[in-house]
Parts: sequence; structure tokens; C-alpha cells
Amino acid sequence: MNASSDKPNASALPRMADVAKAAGVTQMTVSRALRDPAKVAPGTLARVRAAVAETGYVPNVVAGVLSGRSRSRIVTALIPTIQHAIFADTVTGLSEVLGPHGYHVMLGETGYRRDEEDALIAAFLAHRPDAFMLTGVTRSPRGRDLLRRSGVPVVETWELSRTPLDMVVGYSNEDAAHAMTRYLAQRGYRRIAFVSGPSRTNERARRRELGYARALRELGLPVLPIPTIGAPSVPTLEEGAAVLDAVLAHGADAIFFTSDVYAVGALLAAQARGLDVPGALGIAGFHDLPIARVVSPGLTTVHVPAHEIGVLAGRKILASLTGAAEPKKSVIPFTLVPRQSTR
Amino acid sequence: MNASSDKPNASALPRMADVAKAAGVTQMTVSRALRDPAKVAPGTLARVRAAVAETGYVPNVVAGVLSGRSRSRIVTALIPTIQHAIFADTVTGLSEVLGPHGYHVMLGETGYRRDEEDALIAAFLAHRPDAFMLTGVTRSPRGRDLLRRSGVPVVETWELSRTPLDMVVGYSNEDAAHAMTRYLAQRGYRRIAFVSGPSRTNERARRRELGYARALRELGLPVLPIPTIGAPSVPTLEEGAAVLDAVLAHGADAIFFTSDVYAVGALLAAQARGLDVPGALGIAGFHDLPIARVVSPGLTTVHVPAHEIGVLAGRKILASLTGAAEPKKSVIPFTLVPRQSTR
DNA sequence: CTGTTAGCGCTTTCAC
DNA sequence: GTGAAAGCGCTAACAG
Repeated sequence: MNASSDKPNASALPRMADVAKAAGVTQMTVSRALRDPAKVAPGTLARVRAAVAETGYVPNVVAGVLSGRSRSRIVTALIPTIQHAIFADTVTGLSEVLGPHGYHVMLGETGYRRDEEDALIAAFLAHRPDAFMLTGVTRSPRGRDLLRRSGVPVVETWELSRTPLDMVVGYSNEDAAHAMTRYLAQRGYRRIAFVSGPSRTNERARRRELGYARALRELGLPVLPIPTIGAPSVPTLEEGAAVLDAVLAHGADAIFFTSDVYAVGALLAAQARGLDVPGALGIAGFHDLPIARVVSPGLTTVHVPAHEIGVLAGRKILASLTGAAEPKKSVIPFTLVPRQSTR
Repeated sequence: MNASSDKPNASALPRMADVAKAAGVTQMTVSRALRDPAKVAPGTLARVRAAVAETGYVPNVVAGVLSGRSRSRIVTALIPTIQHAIFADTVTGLSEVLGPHGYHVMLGETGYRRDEEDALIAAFLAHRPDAFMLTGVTRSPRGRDLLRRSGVPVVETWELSRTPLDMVVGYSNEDAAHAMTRYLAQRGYRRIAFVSGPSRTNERARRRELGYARALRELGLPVLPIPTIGAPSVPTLEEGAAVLDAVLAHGADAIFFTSDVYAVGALLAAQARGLDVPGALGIAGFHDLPIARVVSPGLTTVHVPAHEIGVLAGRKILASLTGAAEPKKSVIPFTLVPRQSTR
């Protein structure tokens, strides 16, 4: 409203001192009345509360944090992109748990880029958050170092780690891909292809690729050349469709995509050129998005507990902030969801 | 990591004084070197920069804000729910614009509830954000009052307003629904039903209902009884399917849903019971989600500029923070997207 | 039960 | 070009 005033935050919000004056007490009494009402005489308390209402006082967290004793009540969440419904689910779970306890989520999107993650860690640390929720378990040395010395509780998510920074909530993406690959083989597919987003920047894609290759090795089936989809951003239907020909050229009879979105794109493209799915070509996805149930045939996929990850991350953060007991690590199970896009 | 230490934010992060000591200068010189390098001798600057790197210094925004001169660089965004892809799009647009300028988005989910919005406004104000982005244009008196006296720039989005708090970016939901309803009539449908989420808590649903009714009045067509879907949360396919029978019972030959998700749910349900879509029943949605292109027949819908809304909101916020010129209000056009779910 | 004093980490004067 | 002093709004510690 008044942006060009001299002092930036020239806020018209009343200070605690204003409340004190209105209530006819000291600022300290107001402070106590607000944070520990039992320590203040009932009459005084009532006057303070009236004064708060009258002045429209909103506590200044900033000052409280600086003074050292009170928390910022900010929890930072870093995800690759909010566009991906699956990460949005996790963030929702997180804030569902934290919100009722007065914590707020400050969201950062890394765009799957390590340097951007580092920049965000530094920038967010500047706000002295009470905790961090991060996606994935691999960080740059600089990122690790910053988080370490900050002393802030950290939850890493969406994967497991033998060397966590602090706390972890996740599942094995390798095992999930392994399970799906074995399932496809069990359904009679023999030339199973794997398609992921850019595995160079996406640790989960990389782990899934490992699981895929491991399963095929175990079964003595061929590992087909792995086409990688370029842009490290949100998966699109178009990309899934575009990759289809390349994969079919290698004689694939099934394709396992690391995203339902790719898989659905390919499914529609396959139907458009008259391919029999699941007969001539089996298609499987990952994540179990709503879209997987909507297409026909329904998409075989892996359900991952996105929301649950956020909930557990929130619980761990609360525990760590209140000193409550809670395991440092939680493994959440994925589930195979067979539908009609595979035999 | 060290949650049970005595002082909550007992952070191990170095202070500016530590950097100063390492560089052999005063804290003041470090401050200047960081914010206005030209005012410091080149040699000193180099020593300070080395000291910053060595100590791993991360500026404390909290202290800067309290001291009065520097901004929090926090922009608060309040949306009904992050689960709805359409609002996620807006948030992405917002942070794409703000991020490069050093601003960070603090996200709040109101769950479509006015009292929750008020609570979040107060809670976020406590962090002294530099600006607010809000969804919708109707607020509680308390919310308006808080925002007013805070003096913080506010952008209201996703609808237009004759009495905006400050800035607005949106489109007319009434006109959008009006256009779709007329389109359906033009395609030959005569008994056009309207289905929305809970309009009591969702201002956009309410406005769309007005547009629907206005169009039918103009055309002399009957306004069918409007079944409202209960839960004020994310639309689900199931809810869309569940409402189908009730609407058909009134002899509808077309249904206009205020969400693609409902529409797709109903579409699948209609197909399941052998109804001819678009012949016997036309179905239209709202938002143009990816899912609308995926179903078969493709879903006729209204494309709304979700991402663009965020981008423009970001631009307005930046302008208002830097004193640049920028209109207070932007109208962004919606687009009708005809597909095969209507004749 | 309430008030006084000091200080959180930084920035803005004003001196040097 | 650099330093010293004061204060932002709040809370902890101690006094009364």
C-alpha cells in the first residue's frame, strides 16, 4: 500500500509497548501475560487482553527470535517442484502436522538443481528456521556443511540413507523399481525397457534404474538401452509420447516409466497408433497419481506414500523440537498397484 | 540435531562480529562490505570476503529486519490448498518472479476457511513479510483490518473486485461460467445443469453460479436445481461420479462442473453406465487440467491462466516494493476450450 | 505478582 | 575509508 515510504517496514502495527500503555502496565507484564498467563494476576490479564484487542496487536516474531529465547516457528521445506503433485502431497502432510502447533512452512523449489538447493539453504538459514525438510538424501558438501553447523534439525525424505544428516523418512526407490520390474517379468514380459527423467540430476530416478537393472540381471533378461528424457522439470504427457518410438525400436514388449505422467503419455500414443496395450505392449508407471486410475486401460503403477512422508517428517520435527522421543529414521512402504495396462 | 540444548536457536552459525574479527576490521566494515562494496577499500573488501568464506557466515535476516532498515524478503502466499494443481501453478509463477530478486515465499493453506485465513494473516504478519498474495477478493472484516493497518502491499487474485484491498490480478469467474453456459446452449443442449463445490465457502464457485444462471435467464432456458458437493476440500473423481444420478434425475442433457476433476469423474461414471457422451449427455469442466486432455472423449473446459496470475502478482509485488510503476489491477483472460465431451 | 536492566545481531547516524 | 554509539521490539534474569 505505502511502498515508497522511507522506512521499508514502516509498519503501522502497534508494538508491545503500545499495548502496555493502553493497559496501564509495563511491557514486561504484557509479555508475560501473553506467554505465561498464569504468572499474571487475573485482573491484569484481563486488562492486557483488552488492550491487545483494542490496539490490534500482532506479536513481532522477529524481535522474539532475535532476543534469543523464542523460536521462529518457521519450518523450511525444500522440494524439487511444487508442480509435481506428489511433492505437494508431502508438503500438505507436513503442514497438517505442524500448523496446529503454530509452525509455518516456508517453501523452496530447487528445480532438481543442487546449486539452487545450496542457495536456498543459505537464504533460508538467514531466517533462522526451526527445522528443515529436504527432498532426497544426497547433498553438496557445502549444503551438508551449512546445515551441520547451523545446528538446525533436518529431515531428509523420499529415499533412505546410510549416512543421514540427521533424520530420514522414506523408502527404497531401488527396491520399488526392482519389485515392479520383477512383476512385469512375472506377467510374461521379456524385453522390459526403463524410461526415466534425467537421472543425472534426480537421485530417485537413478536409484530406480539400479533396481530395474538388478531385477533383470537376476532374471537373466536383457537390459534395454535407456533413453533419458531431457528437461529436469515436471514430467509431461508429450515427453512420454515422444519417447515411445525410440523404445519400441529396441523391440521392447513392456516399458516401465518412472512417472505416471510419462506412462500415460506413452499409453495414449500407443493407442493412437493401434498398439494393443497390454497385449503387445505392457506399460507401467510410478507414483499412482489420480490420472493412473482415469485412463483406460488403467495404469499399473507403484503407489508411494507421499502424504505420509510429510506427516512423519512433521512428527519427527516436532519431536526434535520438543525433545520428545521419536526414531531418527522411518521406512514407509511402497505398494505395487496392478491395473490393466499390463497383462 | 541438538534440540534439547538450553537456548532453542543455539545456532552455531557465526555472527558478523566473528567475521569482523577474522578479517581484522570492525563489524561495521563487514556490514558495509556486504551491502555496499563500493564504500569499502578494495583490500579490505577482499579480506572481508575471505573471512566470510572462511567462517561460513550466513547473514541473519532476523536481526536486519529488527534493526528497521532491511526487508524480511518474505512474501506470504495464502491459497485454499496446495493440493489443487491450479493454485500450485499460481504459487510457482509467483516464486519464479520473486526468487531471482531474493524474495522467498511463505505458504499458507486456508482450506477454504475464512477463520483459518484470518489466523494465518495474523500469524504471518508476525514475521513481518514484505507482501501478501491472497486468493480471492472477499475477506473477513478482521482480515481486512489487519492487512490495512499493517501497511503491507497486498495482491488479491483469482477474481476481480470493485473494492480491492490494494492490488488485484484475476478474471471474472462469472463471465467465464456465463461463456461456457452459452456455449453449451449454442451446441444444442437445453437442460443444462450446474455442479460446484461448496459455494458457501468458495467465492469463485459462487460467482460461476451467477454466470450460469444469468446465461440461462438470457436464453430463456430452465435453471436446474443445483446439487452442491459437500466437503470444502480438493475435488475428487468420486464426488463427480456420485453426483451424476441426482443431476440426471432432473432430466439434464448437459452438466457444467466447476472443476475438471468432478467432470472427469462424472464422465467415467456416465460411460460406465453406457450413456452416450456427448450425444445424450454433454459434460464440461473448469480449469483445463492435464487430465482434461487425457480422457476420451476429451473434456470441454475453461482454461484459466493460473500460472500467469502468479507471475503478474509477483511483478506487482516487486513494483510496489521498489516503487516502480505498475497498474494496481490486471485482468487476465480465460479461454473456452471445446473438446469432444460436448457436441 | 510486577518492574528494571541488559542484550540478541544488525544498521543507521555521526565522528574521525 | 573506517569506527563508535544508539536503538529496532522483544525476553531472561533479577529485584522489589
